[in-house]
Amino acid sequence: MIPGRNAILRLSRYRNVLTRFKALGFVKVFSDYLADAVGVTSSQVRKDFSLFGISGKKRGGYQIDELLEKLSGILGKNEAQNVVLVGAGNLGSALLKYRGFGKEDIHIVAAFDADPSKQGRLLDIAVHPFTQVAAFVQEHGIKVAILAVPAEVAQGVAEQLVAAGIKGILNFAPVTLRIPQGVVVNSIDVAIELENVLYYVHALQGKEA
Amino acid sequence: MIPGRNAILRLSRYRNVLTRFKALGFVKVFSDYLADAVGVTSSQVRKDFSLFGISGKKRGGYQIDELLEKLSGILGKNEAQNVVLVGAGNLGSALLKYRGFGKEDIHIVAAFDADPSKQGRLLDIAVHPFTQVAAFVQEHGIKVAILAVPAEVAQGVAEQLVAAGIKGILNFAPVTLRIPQGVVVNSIDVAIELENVLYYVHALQGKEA
DNA sequence: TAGATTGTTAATCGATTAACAATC
DNA sequence: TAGATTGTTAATCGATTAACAATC
Repeated sequence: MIPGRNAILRLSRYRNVLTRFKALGFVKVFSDYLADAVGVTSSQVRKDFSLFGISGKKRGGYQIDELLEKLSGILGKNEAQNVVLVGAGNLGSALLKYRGFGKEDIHIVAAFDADPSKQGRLLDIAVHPFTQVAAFVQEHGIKVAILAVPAEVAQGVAEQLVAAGIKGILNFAPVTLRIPQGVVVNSIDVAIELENVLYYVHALQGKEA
Repeated sequence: MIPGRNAILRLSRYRNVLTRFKALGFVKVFSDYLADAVGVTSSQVRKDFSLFGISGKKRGGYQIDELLEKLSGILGKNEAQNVVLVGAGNLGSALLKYRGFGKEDIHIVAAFDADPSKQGRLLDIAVHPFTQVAAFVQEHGIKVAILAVPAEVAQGVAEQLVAAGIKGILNFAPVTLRIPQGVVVNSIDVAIELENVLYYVHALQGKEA
């Protein structure tokens, strides 16, 4: 009964949507309404909730406040979560400037880059020499890193991070990282996602036009 | 027998890995070896290939050149593919500078932003006022857009793009776009992916430590 | 009460994996 | 030939959906 990755991703989406509902002044939701906002079925919503022991009222739906609290408990958003960024190139520095993380109580506390010209300070966050990453990670007990380095060095850098104690990596390099069991890797490959959109556009085009 | 999204994503990964193999001087691969490099099973590789009518030699594996050609044919990489970028903020401008697309023969031919301070020229690419996007898309027959605007305006902008003739969107805004059938949307939500890594790191931590 | 919505079970669906006959 | 690898079928697995009894 271990919930799959997609189930967890949906919980995050529910949470996002619910904060927006709350801001709009809503107090309760029905599975049906929430499902609509996230683009899934109401069965799916109820199933997901029941999987995590979240329950509502048979006739009255779910209290948004209560729901948010439970979801945040599950997703671990009640304590601040610190991560480091490795690679402060184009993508890396864009991620440093991205304000969407703070909303989730996730903070990039430091960045690292091998290139001296990238080092210094970007916004509020220091960009250190890459050689210091292991020491920093150990000293601050950081468990998660965002990896935004060139593809050719990604595997090597990832191995160093794991050796330093990193347990989770959000990887933007377009390679499959070979990483020991027990370390979590999520990869985002922008080029492949775009390629995928193009594929389906062409495929549908051919079919319907 | 319509192959799913994940199957197509895997084709792209095979293709990426194969170009690297080729650069290394390899001429043929076995399903086993390719599987390893991409992190799937060899059954999966053979299944994917057979699904798209790609075949090898019973004892001699697959010719890399032939394979690459077939994959490129399927993924539509034999003609240049032009896309526009909407939203030239942090993430948007990082994407403009990203060189990973060119490798796949995908080109961002123009960018658009409502903020005059973002307009002008970034690298080789012009950043136009957002109001011009519809005309541009129509004139150049652009079918795919990368959407990197703030969450609050994403839905509205997406609707305008669809009205202008866009058939595919790679969406970076952290919202579920409600879009008419026949338009392809892939969403990349960086915060949710990071949240997901944190979730599993905490979950495994609790279990094993 | 009648009506609506949850929570859960069972059915369906699709995707992945295993296995093995064909064959190079 | 013997051995190895493909291509495909069947088995498995997991995730999604449908349906409906419980109940507010």
